Amino acid sequence: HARMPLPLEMAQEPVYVNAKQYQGILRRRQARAKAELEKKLIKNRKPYLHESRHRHAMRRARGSGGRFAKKTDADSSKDTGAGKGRSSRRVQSPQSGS
Amino acid sequence: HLKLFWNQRMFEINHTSEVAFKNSHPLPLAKIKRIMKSNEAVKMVSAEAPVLFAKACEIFIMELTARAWMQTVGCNRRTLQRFDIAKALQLDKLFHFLFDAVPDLEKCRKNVAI
Amino acid sequence: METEKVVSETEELPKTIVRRVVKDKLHDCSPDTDISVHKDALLAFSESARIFIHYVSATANDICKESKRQTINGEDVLKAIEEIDFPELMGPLRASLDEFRQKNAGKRAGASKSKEEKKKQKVEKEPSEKSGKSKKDKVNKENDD
DNA sequence: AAGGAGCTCGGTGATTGGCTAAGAA
DNA sequence: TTCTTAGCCAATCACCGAGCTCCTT
Repeated sequence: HARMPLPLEMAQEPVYVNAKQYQGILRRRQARAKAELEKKLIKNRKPYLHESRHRHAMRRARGSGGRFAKKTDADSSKDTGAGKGRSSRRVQSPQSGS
Repeated sequence: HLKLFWNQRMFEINHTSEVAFKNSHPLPLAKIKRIMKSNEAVKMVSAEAPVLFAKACEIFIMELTARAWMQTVGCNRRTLQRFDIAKALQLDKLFHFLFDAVPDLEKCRKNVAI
Repeated sequence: METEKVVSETEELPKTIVRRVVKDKLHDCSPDTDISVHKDALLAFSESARIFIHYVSATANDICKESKRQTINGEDVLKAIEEIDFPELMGPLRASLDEFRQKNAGKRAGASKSKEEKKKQKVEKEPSEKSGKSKKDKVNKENDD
């Protein structure tokens, strides 16, 4: 008896699992059901985990290909209308080669 | 005895060649411990346990990857999909404890490789 | 608000590391072909690993309780993995356990003397005035045979 | 004595999105 | 063929590990 049918699946179509892991599967299933009761279920997946990191990514300079670009000294100065009148712009790759 | 011998050989191989850098991407021990303790039946955890789990998870993921990859190349694809993993889990009873972790059996049945 | 924050998020393994492990293995499987990994597939890997920890640690916890102990130790984990029949894990895990124990033994031996000194200093300077924290040099002892 | 829980703290790598080739369909 | 999407970049900051102290075994 190397295979055991799982109860929930027996109604439709028996699915056989490793007998050694049978008890563990049931136990984990119970634990998950309990977690579900506690509303610990996997919530809707957020597009990002941290608001601050999201803002950081949005604020960063990007190359023309949408990639993050290296920080330039122009960016380190505060946002003032004067100075190098240039917001984030394309960073031309010296050469694209292998 | 014999096991210890091979453990030492494994250790040497992993630490002398360049695969030492390529391999070993340790998962954070604090997070592993937190996952263990999320089970309220678990009380105290020694420092050894998360270390072992970090290594075990790494190998576990590699094994699962290899079997899912079989499905990927079996369908002449170059992107490893979710149902590749589901199929790999179904085929190998080693992974049956994850039975309801990757519920994608519908797509899995349609994409029968092997 | 914050308490309602999902627990699973804090139990999630870092995607970047999981991806590195997967991609490295894929490169082993197909050295001359770059295999991409679907986002949901990566999530499945991460979830599987999390459940693997849950499952094995629950088994290890039972083994631990059987021997009337309260702390899950390395042997309990090894026994649990042996019980679910994962033979290719046993070798490397024994090795990493030995490695960890050796490293810890070395650190303990090195730290013991500095700790004793600290204890004596502490009891001595109890009536003393507060002093700046003294920078402690890190003493590391490497051992080879 | 040994060793784990639970703090704090500082250093650091995981997190992060726009564009486009790559490839699933 | 059409159209979806994974990989690519690197700077911040949340979190991890390394110290502590205190407590149980």
